[in-house]
Amino acid sequence: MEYNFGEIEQKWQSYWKENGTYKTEIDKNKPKYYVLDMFPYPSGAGLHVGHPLGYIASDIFSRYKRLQGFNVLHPMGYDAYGLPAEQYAIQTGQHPLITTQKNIARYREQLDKIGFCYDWDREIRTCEPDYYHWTQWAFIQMFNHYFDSKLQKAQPVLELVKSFEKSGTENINAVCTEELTFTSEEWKAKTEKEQQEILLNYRIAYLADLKVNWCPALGTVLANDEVSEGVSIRGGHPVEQRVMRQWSLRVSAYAQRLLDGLDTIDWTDSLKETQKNWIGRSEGAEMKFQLKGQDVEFEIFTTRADTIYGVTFMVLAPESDYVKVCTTPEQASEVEAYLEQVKKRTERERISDRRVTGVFTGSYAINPVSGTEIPIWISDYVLAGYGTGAIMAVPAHDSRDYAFAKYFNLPIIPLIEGCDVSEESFDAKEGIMENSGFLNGMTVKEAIAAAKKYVDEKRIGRVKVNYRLRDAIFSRQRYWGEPFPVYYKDGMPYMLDESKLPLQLPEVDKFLPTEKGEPPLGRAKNWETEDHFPLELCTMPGFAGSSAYYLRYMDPKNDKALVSKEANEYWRNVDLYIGGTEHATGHLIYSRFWNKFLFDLGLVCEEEPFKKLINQGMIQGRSNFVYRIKDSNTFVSLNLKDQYETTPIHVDVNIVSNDILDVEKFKNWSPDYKSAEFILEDGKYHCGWAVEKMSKSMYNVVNPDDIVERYGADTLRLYEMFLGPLEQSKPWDTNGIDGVHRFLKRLWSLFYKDGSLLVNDEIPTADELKSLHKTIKKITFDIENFSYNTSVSAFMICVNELFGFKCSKKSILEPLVILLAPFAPHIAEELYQVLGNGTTVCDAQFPVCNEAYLVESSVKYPISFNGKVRFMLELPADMSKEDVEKTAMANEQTEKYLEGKSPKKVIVVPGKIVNIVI
RNA sequence: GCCCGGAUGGUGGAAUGGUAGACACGAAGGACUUAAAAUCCUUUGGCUUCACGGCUGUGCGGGUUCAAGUCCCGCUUCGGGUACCA
Repeated sequence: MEYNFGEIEQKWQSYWKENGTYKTEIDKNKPKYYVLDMFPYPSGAGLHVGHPLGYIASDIFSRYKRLQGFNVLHPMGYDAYGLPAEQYAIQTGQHPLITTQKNIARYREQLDKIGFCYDWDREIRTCEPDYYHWTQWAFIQMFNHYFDSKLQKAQPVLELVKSFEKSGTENINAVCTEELTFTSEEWKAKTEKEQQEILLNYRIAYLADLKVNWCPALGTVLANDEVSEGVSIRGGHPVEQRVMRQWSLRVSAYAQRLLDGLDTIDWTDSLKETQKNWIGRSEGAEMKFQLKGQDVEFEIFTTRADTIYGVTFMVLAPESDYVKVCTTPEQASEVEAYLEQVKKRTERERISDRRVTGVFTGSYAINPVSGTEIPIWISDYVLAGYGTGAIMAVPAHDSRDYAFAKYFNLPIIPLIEGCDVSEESFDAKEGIMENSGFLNGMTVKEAIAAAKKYVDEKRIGRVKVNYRLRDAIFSRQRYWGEPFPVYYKDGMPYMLDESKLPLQLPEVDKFLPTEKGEPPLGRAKNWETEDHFPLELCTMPGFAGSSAYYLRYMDPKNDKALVSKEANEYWRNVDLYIGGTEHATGHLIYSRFWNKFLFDLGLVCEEEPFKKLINQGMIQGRSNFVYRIKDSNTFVSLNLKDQYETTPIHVDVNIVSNDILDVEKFKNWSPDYKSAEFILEDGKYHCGWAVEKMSKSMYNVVNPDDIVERYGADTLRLYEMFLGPLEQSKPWDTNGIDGVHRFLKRLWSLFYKDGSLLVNDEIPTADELKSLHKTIKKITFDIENFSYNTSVSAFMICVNELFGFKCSKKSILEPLVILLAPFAPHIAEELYQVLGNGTTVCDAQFPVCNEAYLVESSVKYPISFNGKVRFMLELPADMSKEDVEKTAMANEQTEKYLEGKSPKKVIVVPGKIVNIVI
């Protein structure tokens, strides 16, 4: 019997489906293990060979855990809302739901062919009402809670209202957008509308006027992590700053907890570092500066309070509220012009063009420590959104201030002994202070502490911690997203009653904004409550649906709650999460925030959603080139191309094999090449190659379906793992795949030869047992360490050895097949059955290494001289150190290498090596 | 600029401080075959030698060590993240 992978794979995929092999239920008699893949956005292009990499890795781990007796939850679903389907809808009129369903069907078909052990009964799609019901529900909870900075957790807004009624803003610790002060009487005197407006200032989901990233091409706002270098990550469209009334989530309130939580989870250091930087905690001081001649104070934030004596000017962000106060009539027109100029610049221009710009307001401030007068400037290098939107400039010790001072000819006062600030600022926090009054003689470190203490004691400011992390803008002016469970009464937002959920996405005639410029939902008929209050027109962003999906998999059909207490307490959180690095500052921050919020409400039992996280590397493309001789239709082979003037042209990698072009296929590839001529080397056309991104335009996309068709899913799975370390990026090159395919065929040949079954019940030899148990040990270690490339090698070594032994013994082959089952489940099932088992290999027990079989009776010692290995000496494994040394020294070859000299030292590492130092 | 990763044969890669290049691809040679495919066997870092062998070799320059691809210091270079965050 031949290894007919096509037949075998179909057989077992049907078996798994019919027998519900991967159906998972709560089983309190077994320990749980939750393995999760980052669910995909189903794009129209389908899967290429890079996508399943992480899925295969997690599938191997899931199957391994199951074989070890764990009850494994391994679900899959779709991040179904997204811009591409909507852009397509705008162009073609096709409803995004249709596109999405079609793409999902295609994805599913492709995924099924690879033989994953997903429990598809738990599938979720973020665009389905049963699912987004709970996205809307969570939003309502966020609206109804505020963050208490003292308790460091979410609390009901009702409690806050009680507190306002009792004692106004006194004694409250609510994190807010803007500090407010009022008494209980003042609160009670306010209208309903005024009270609601005030409460928005505290809610975790709140509506506020914000400076947002507006993307005109997409017609929507974007979150910070959806913008990079001034353009949208999806589509690369320019983004500009705009003030708009938008829903936001007070993620920033959780900054400290998001930071602290990183210490409790098993993620890579680089990913933790990225999140730390994104959260951007900085300790400093907020200080008050008096405006000269007016009874106005304003606050700045600095981490270098020690440099207060070197402040030679102040800078306000163009958007700062202080701009109006500070601008004198004489400067008014100049300031006006500057603000206009700043407004016109897009974010991209601002980032790419680092020219120093700014304008003097005409006013001066008083240094609260030294009492000197300093000019107040406006410049867009100060950001409105960070700190207080105003800074004290210390040009001697801050490079940005330095550039500004040089440009506008402002004074620069050095504060550290011996520092040279004639060419550049001295930013390092080291040295001894000078020109700094009471701080003179201190080290910078001491001075920072002393200055903070001084600021605190003299009440000219306070010690303050700032975070770079901003609140997440949650409104999108788009159609294809979750509708907000929000209606408006008297211009104020109110939540729908939970019984009205899910609020379903309505139909619209076109997926474009209305004539009035409202979002597409403005086109929906009867988009209002039963009492005719208008509903919110924006929809939620992409990250809404992905922020709690891992919880829903635990209990996907529950119509009473996001997840039942029972399911949550059993499955708890994700033990292993595998996905790409691109989600480091988006999804992985938002879902941690979302989970912490639900944790505060007592709805989930674990504070961190993802215990261990692994980032699989990117699979890059490997492109092939042909070389066309200029102004001709003749193509010259790689090594002859330098004799001509040529243009390299991308050629479809699927018509190239081992860099040799299939000339006939090439001619049929495009009508232009029908009459192409070739200059060959030894009868072949050799192509050039390069590692590039895998993309259609490079003609280097490899489709997993094609690989499965040609080699089978097991070969694909093994080869993806064999390519290299999981976390490393590496190019896909189909050429090497024959190696793993041969391995499977060779494994098969241990079972069958010329159609007859070879398997027997003979007693295994010591060598065979050693080969098997060595492999068990290696595979177990490698799986635990996600070193799957070396596992595949270990399997190859084992099968090569058994092949050498002509071993077809059941007692060796059966454990081997179980060992291989996580990697190549189809062939493992088939061979497991061939061995006489009536159940699925998934329910077998993972073999355990017996060290007794690995004990060696002798060791081959490399004998080295000055570190250079000269010959080998086989000695008994239990020989003492002294005897090894004696034997080595007595060897006749040793004499030769000693060259008559006597050794200075002899190092013997038992079981390893002998080194003789001459 | 700052913060992370990398750099090993023609290629993908392996190596708890202890024989560098496991395992594979490719290539070369051979067996089987009318032939091809498939399969099997041998060789394969470079230089050198008829051969035994010798020299050299993990991006570059130093260092620690009996012993360094691996640890330390200083560079070069490629990739990723982030960027006026005061």
